[in-house]
Amino acid sequence: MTTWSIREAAEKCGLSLHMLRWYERIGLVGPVARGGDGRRRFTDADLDWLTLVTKLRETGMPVSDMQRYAELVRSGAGENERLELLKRHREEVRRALAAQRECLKVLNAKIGTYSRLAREERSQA
Amino acid sequence: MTTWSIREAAEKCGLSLHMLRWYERIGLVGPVARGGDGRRRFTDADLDWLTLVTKLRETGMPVSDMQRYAELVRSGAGENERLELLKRHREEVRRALAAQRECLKVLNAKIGTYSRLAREERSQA
DNA sequence: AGTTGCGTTAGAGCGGACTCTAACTCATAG
DNA sequence: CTATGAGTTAGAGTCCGCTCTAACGCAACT
Repeated sequence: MTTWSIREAAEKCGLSLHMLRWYERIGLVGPVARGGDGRRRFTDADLDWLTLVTKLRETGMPVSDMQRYAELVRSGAGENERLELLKRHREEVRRALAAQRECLKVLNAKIGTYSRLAREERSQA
Repeated sequence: MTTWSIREAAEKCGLSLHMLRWYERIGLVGPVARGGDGRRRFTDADLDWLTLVTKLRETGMPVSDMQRYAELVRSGAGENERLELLKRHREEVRRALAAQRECLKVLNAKIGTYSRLAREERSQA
C-alpha cells in the first residue's frame, strides 16, 4: 500500500504543511500513521478524507462542526447526527449559492454601467 | 425627504446597530447625516448603499476592499480602480459558486448513502 | 427631580481560523 | 564528523470581523 509524506500530501490536497499538522492536532483528520522514523505516512483514505474536509471548509462549514463529524466517523457511530450535520451544511450551501447568484447579478449590472461610462468617455475624447 | 433612525435603518438592511455604527466609523458607509439632536438620519441613498455593501460582504469581499471602494465612490473618481475591484470580486464569486456547486454534489451523494443506510436498517428491524 | 430609553463616542475584548516559532530529532551529503 | 534539510511537538502570535462596554447626552414620562 502506497503512502505519502506530509509534503506529498500537502501537494496533493492543496493544504499547507502547517495546516495538515494542525488539522491532525485538532482531530479533523487522522490520527495519521507514522513511519519507523516517527514521520507521518498519509494513506489514500487520509487524502480522500482531506479532500472532503477541504470542500466542506471552502464552503464555510465551521471547524467545530467538522471536528464533530470527524469524531463520529472515527467512532463508527452516530449516523443520524452525521446526517443532520450534512443536511444542515447543505442548507447553508444552498443559501450561500443563492446569495452569490444574487450578488453576481448586481455585479454584472454595475460592471456594465462602469464599462459603458468608460467607453463613452473614450469616444468623447 | 424621508430619513430613518439607526434603529429603522438596522431593521431595513438587516444589520445590527453596532454594525451600522462600526461601518460608519471605518468609512464603509456615510458619513451619515445627523439630526439637530446629534443622532443619525439615514437617507434612502444610505440604505441602498448599505444593501450593496451587505451583498458584497455576504459573498466574502474583504472589508478592506470595500473600504477602498467606498472611498473611491465618495471621492467621485477612480472609476478604473472601482471597475477593477468589482471585476476581481466577480471572479471570486464565480470561483466560490463553482466550489459550492461541487460541494453540493458531494453532499447530495453522501446524504443519499446515509439515508439509504438508515432506511435499510429500519426495514431490517 | 428622577428614572427610563434611545442615542452618542472611543476603545477594549472576543472567537475563529489559521500561521509562525522554538527547540528538538533524524538521516543523508560533503 | 559536522552541517544541511526535512520532519517532529507544543505553544504563542496574528489577522479579521465583529461585538460589547463604559461613560456620557438628551428628551419624555411619572
